Amino acid sequence: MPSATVENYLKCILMLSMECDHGEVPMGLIANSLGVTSGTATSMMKSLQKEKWLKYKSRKGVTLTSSGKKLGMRMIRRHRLLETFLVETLGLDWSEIHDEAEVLEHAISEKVLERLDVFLGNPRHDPHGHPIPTKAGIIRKSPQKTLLDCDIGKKMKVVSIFDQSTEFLNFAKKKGLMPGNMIKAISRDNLADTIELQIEKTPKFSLGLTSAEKILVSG
Amino acid sequence: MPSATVENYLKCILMLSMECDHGEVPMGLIANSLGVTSGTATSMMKSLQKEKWLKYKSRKGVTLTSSGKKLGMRMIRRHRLLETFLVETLGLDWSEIHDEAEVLEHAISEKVLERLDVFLGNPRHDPHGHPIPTKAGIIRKSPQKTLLDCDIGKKMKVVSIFDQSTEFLNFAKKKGLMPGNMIKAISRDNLADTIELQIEKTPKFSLGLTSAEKILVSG
DNA sequence: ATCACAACTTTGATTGGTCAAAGTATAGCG
DNA sequence: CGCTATACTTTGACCAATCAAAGTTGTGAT
Repeated sequence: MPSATVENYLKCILMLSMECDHGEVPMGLIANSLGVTSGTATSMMKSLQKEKWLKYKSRKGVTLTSSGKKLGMRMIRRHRLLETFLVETLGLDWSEIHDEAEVLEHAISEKVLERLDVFLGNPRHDPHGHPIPTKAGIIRKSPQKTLLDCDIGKKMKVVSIFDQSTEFLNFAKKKGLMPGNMIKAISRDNLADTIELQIEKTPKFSLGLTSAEKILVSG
Repeated sequence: MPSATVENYLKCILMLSMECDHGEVPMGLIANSLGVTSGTATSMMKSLQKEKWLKYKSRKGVTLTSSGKKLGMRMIRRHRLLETFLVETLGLDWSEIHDEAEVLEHAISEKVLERLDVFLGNPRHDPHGHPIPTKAGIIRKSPQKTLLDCDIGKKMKVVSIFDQSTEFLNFAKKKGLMPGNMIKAISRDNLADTIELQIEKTPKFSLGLTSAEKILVSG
């Protein structure tokens, strides 16, 4: 059975390969997002390759094999189901669940996970609005865009927030940018690189485009 | 923070010191019940002593310090609350929860644990009938004896089963020896070393004294 | 009082995961 | 084309946890 470390590397590589697809995921991104030195990442890649989780091309990067992808997906499923449980059942705060799930995802068995899934009513999205992969490792996605390329003046629903940091999550929460909420884009200022938003009847406010990019919306 | 390994050693030593109190817990028992070689146990004891979890006397054995006891108790609390959750909430089988809890107990945070405790309604006993230590590390105990020294002919309630093996637990379950059930000791045969039991209206059966010793009863 | 054996300790080696620091390849500028 | 800066790899070291095998001690039986 793969160690927690292996599980983490694989989940991380899968997420990187999904969000910024360059075919191969470069070492730098991996080392960086796991907080290890690049040497550590390199040597880890070699052993992950030896165990057939991925294909490693020196100075190019890394691509997951199908078993690598499968395990990565399994980890994302675990993570998101656990986050859902922590919020829905135990009432933990939106911003504190990530770190908890990060540990639990390596400890929970397949059996307990599937029971949890049933107990929670087979949820399709975690509390951040991210889709929960199926048991078979498939992400069911609904057509989504970010606040960057949304229509001005139309009402839409917040689907998810693509940021893990407590700081940003708390900010988003305070502003009402939470999955499920309806929001309206009032105007976009391409010179100032901001977008002006209104949520229900609360005051308008604006968001920089780097932040706007993290907010997924639908409708 | 103590590693999962440290947590395991401490929990194990605490349990050994409770069930067979000789003041000092000998190396052999520890190595044996953790399934490591005696050399490993010895070297671990030295480092646990260095970190003030216990006092180690060469060729004598080991006694926990108060912080050692506290951590040990915390692990038992975690384990038993998790077992309760796995049975009560997720409906896992009586016999499969031990191994699951054994892993999860090292991954769950204090915060999540306390939420779980509330969610479960502050249970006092796990599904095996073992008492769950309080947050402060105190075991509330009710007066109990084993089937070894129970009264013949009197009805009593099964309180807990002191065996972790799936095999024995399944056997006990099949026979109806489960916490909460009422049983009656029909007779004891001191020559054959057996005790004859009847549960509700099912057929009588007998139990060897080594097995009888594992069944705690009350009343 | 001696001696054998069981219980324990020591020693030396291994594995997985990590870092720091030194070495190397390559993309792209001049 | 050659050079430099950046991205990557190599090397050597370390730590926690483990084992096997060799060495030591203490207890109890004779």
